[in-house]
Amino acid sequence: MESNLAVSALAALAHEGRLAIYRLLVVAGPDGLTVGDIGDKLKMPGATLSFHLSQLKHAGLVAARRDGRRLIQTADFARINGLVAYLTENCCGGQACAPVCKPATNKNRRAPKAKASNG
Amino acid sequence: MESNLAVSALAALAHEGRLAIYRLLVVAGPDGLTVGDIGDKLKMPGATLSFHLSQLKHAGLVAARRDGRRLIQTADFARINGLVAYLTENCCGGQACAPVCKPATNKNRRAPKAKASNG
DNA sequence: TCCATATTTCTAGTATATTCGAAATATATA
DNA sequence: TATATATTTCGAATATACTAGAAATATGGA
Repeated sequence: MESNLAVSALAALAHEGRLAIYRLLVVAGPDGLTVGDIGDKLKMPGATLSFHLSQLKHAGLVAARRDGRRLIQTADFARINGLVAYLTENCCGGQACAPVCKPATNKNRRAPKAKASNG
Repeated sequence: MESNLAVSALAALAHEGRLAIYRLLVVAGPDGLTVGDIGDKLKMPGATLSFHLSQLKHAGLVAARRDGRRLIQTADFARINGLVAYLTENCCGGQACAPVCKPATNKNRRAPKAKASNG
């Protein structure tokens, strides 16, 4: 991932309304949600929602497919994975370190403390 | 993590210069870098760098400790871990899904394709 | 074709972020 | 105290983003 792609993804998520939209789509998974569904859940005016969806699409975080009159929006998980990888790239100079590098496992932590905070 | 904390972390990273600063600190790990080190590496004027560091600190992504005249800046890995968890929370409604949920392992992928892109 | 539903584009008023030189502050050492 | 180094704060010019009503576009069905 290049810097400007990462910046545009981060900027797209750096807004309360868009973050809420994105998180709804993450939970919805591959089935997605229509624009109307999202508007209902978030009580957001159509024009505002459309503007924010276009920002998320432009950043590659959301994709849409048509289903009749409706447009079904889905989160693009590849992009968020790439973003997280970019943010944590070569963490601590490449040494084995705390779970920022390996978020899913409890292996290879440096210290057996309750809260993980070092890198 | 609450929405406004996540938004402030994302907004802090959503700038080319600040993202570059943050990524330098991720690589530097717990040893950190001084403000001067960062300015030299990124060729950024002191006032501009100070402004951006304050944004990153305000968002909880960077911390500083004093070492004589110098201030050593470090990335706060707990915050980025929390942010990633917030972004991917309850992904796909909680079902086992692609590696956005479990980025460190190759287990529990839905399909054995080369590129992971579904959630 | 005509109408209803779903969504986007237009528009303009309002608010917030970025930049960096100059001056101020903090610390160390003689 | 005087001086040098390290970093932050001030200030003002400049640029960009947000909001949402109204109008326009796209699709499906009678």
